Amino acid sequence: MLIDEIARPDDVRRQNRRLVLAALRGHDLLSRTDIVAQTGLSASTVSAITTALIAEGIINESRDGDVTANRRGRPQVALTLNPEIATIATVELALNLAHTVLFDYKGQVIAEEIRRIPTLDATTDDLLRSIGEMLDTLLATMPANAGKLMHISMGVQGVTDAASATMLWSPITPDINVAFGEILSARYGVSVAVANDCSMIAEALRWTDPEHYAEDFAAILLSHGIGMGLYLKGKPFLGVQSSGAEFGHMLHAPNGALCRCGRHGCIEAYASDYAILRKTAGLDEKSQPAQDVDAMTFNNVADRARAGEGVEREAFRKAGQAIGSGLRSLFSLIDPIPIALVGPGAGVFDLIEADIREIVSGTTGWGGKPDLTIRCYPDEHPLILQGCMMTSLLHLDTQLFAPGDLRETPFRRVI
Amino acid sequence: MLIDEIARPDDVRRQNRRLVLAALRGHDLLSRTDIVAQTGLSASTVSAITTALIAEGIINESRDGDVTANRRGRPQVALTLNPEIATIATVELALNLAHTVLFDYKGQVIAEEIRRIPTLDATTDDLLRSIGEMLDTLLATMPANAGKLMHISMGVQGVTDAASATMLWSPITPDINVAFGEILSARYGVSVAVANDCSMIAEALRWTDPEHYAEDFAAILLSHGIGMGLYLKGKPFLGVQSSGAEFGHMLHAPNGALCRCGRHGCIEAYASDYAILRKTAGLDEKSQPAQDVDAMTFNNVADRARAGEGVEREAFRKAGQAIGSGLRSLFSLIDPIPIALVGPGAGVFDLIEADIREIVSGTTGWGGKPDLTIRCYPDEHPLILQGCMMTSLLHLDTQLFAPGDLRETPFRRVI
DNA sequence: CTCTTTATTTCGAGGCTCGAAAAAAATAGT
DNA sequence: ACTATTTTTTTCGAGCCTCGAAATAAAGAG
Repeated sequence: MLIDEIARPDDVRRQNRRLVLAALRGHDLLSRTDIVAQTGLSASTVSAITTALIAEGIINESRDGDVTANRRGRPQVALTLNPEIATIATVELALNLAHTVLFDYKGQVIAEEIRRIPTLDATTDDLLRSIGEMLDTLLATMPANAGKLMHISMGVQGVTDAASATMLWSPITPDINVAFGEILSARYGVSVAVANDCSMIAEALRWTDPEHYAEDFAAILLSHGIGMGLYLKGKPFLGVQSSGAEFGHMLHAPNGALCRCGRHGCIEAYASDYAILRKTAGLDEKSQPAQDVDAMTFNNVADRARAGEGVEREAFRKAGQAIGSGLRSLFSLIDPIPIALVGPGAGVFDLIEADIREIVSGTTGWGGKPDLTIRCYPDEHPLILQGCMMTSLLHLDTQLFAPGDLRETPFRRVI
Repeated sequence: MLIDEIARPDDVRRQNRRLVLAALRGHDLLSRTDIVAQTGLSASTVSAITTALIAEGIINESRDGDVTANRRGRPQVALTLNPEIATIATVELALNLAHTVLFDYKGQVIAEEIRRIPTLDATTDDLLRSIGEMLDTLLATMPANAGKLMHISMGVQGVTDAASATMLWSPITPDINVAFGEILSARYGVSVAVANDCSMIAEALRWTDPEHYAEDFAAILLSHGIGMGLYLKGKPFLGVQSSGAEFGHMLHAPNGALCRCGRHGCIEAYASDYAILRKTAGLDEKSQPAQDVDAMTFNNVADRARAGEGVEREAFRKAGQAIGSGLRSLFSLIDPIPIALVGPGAGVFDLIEADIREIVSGTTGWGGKPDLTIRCYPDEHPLILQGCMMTSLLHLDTQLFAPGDLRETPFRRVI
């Protein structure tokens, strides 16, 4: 109730083990001395923890990495994560696309397959059959020294529930409440996490560019739909039930354009690719949006918008205003934070930037810093992939490779 | 950086002590056996912790409370917080109002003073002089057995920064960046917390009605301005820099009505008392809003609105729409949560409810539960007071009365 | 006045981190 | 070639912590 968790002596070891593994995740080769410096733990403790981790086969001593050659004193011996202790699988499910990859425990790619599948007409069974086939093939061709599969991480476009590892709703396929987690978990005998693709993007940014994405930032995916992954106070921010912050469905214009979610006036109904195309096609903003927009068409529209005034330029202007309006509201709730724009929409940033900035400007009326930092990443797929991989590996670090009874991670529960 | 806190063996004791104190805060009289049941700690541990707490004078055995009379076996002996171990002060600063109260460690009122002061014309020095006088008087008249002052908690209307215990901006007084915390801390030699009034309301609701306000909920204050206190995942949600989620300044209508914050189109510019009066007075929505609205006038307008159609009815309709629009966006970001409407606006809920519900309806397009729970609390002051008190006492429980080195609470840092 | 029941404390086992001391493994210097 | 120096890593004991089992305390029941 009001009383939270009770602490036990071995929680201490669990936490500090996690610290050691996190240090190793960040730096690949690290001596015990380095770990002492990074974590702040005492040398004795680091020694005890690393000894245990080596005994369990989770990390290895590596004589190759001659960290301190030609120095006086006993040389440091480098430690590294043992890539062969486990294998994880990631599955990205996006519009007409399934992408599965096998990684080792160090995060190196073992095997990979990309398949184009018509998701819009696919039933849950169709999707699961494709994913299952891909995973089976990859697992069958794994080299002999690869570790056993220990976790699957899915990033799907749509609304997901981390607790039940379920996809609640998705624009890319007709079925709802698909319990991917439960089904894959039963099939492969491992825990499965299902998360929103944008959450994964945020996760990836935090790991690849911690300089810019540390405590507080948002990754906004401008693509077929509009989603957001949010980090606040150094922790992923998830909704109460779903696992993503639905930036795209914040209200931009009451009773406005029809959104694919069935409601009116969402940001997405102005700023997504289908909204832009609907407008440039001269269709009514309340008309049913297209289910799929191909990149070529979208880019042609963008080029016409760049060429000069016209309905295309206006469409992008509206899109920028919608995004700006959402950011302005978001910034009121949580104060201004750095923004990463990801996906096709990031490729047309030149067409929407001015309107975004104009609406956001003066976000803090009382004189807080009004500067708006936006960086663009036109290709979302590598980020989603990397986010799935990182969360999956972090999950292993925390749960599977922690001694004693397992608790839940803050990020995603496991079936 | 990516590595968080390192755990030490005595962190365990600190956490479990906090658990025991939290149990006692919730129930006043509790035997050691009760504490065992509530916390899940072992009897031995509870014994060790309570023995220490008694030795330090933080809790007392109380023979009066005959919990288990006429039962077989050794009788339980009730434990209770020692009211005389500490005194805390709360200060509520609102429009033309300063309210200071002294509480003992059990949360009972020791002394109290309410003073009406013209805050709109008051300089920082004026405000501090008034608060200082009030506190000095109260402290001077304290009974002999009262504990020493150990913490001050301020709840102010406006934007605050918990980290620096500063009021960044407030509608009730002209000065900005007022370091209340620093100044009061120097004067009274105790730590001082400065928080937004709405955060305090949320805190109070969670303690007084945990049934309805547990993990996730929002308290929205509809008064002179519009603010929000938010609880997510059982933790107070604060912005990145400020200490309150500025619901009132989310964007409702781009380029819309003039808000007191200087921007246009904020929710507050439609739903606050000054917005409603501006509209019923027939003034342009871009005209400068009134600085103060007295309750009488506001109630008269409400009564005219209830009497039938007219500009008054329309003004409340607009207010409801603005609030509804904000909730719709909020619910997109964090999923629907229970709402507490607090302050004068809660007294006119009948006039705004329909419009709020209409706009919010269908918040989750994919079939999530659409029900909107709203409860009303027309008088905000007792809640603000109680919130300040609870956070202050919890602060003592966690920081001052925890053994070993002190860390920061998640909620508010201390000077 | 003894038995039963319930609450609380005591005691020992098994964790954990840490500082100090010891051991290990290299270079520097003669 | 051999010792001194330097740096890394391990070992050991002190001092925490929680917990289960056993002991003790304090009542009512018979």
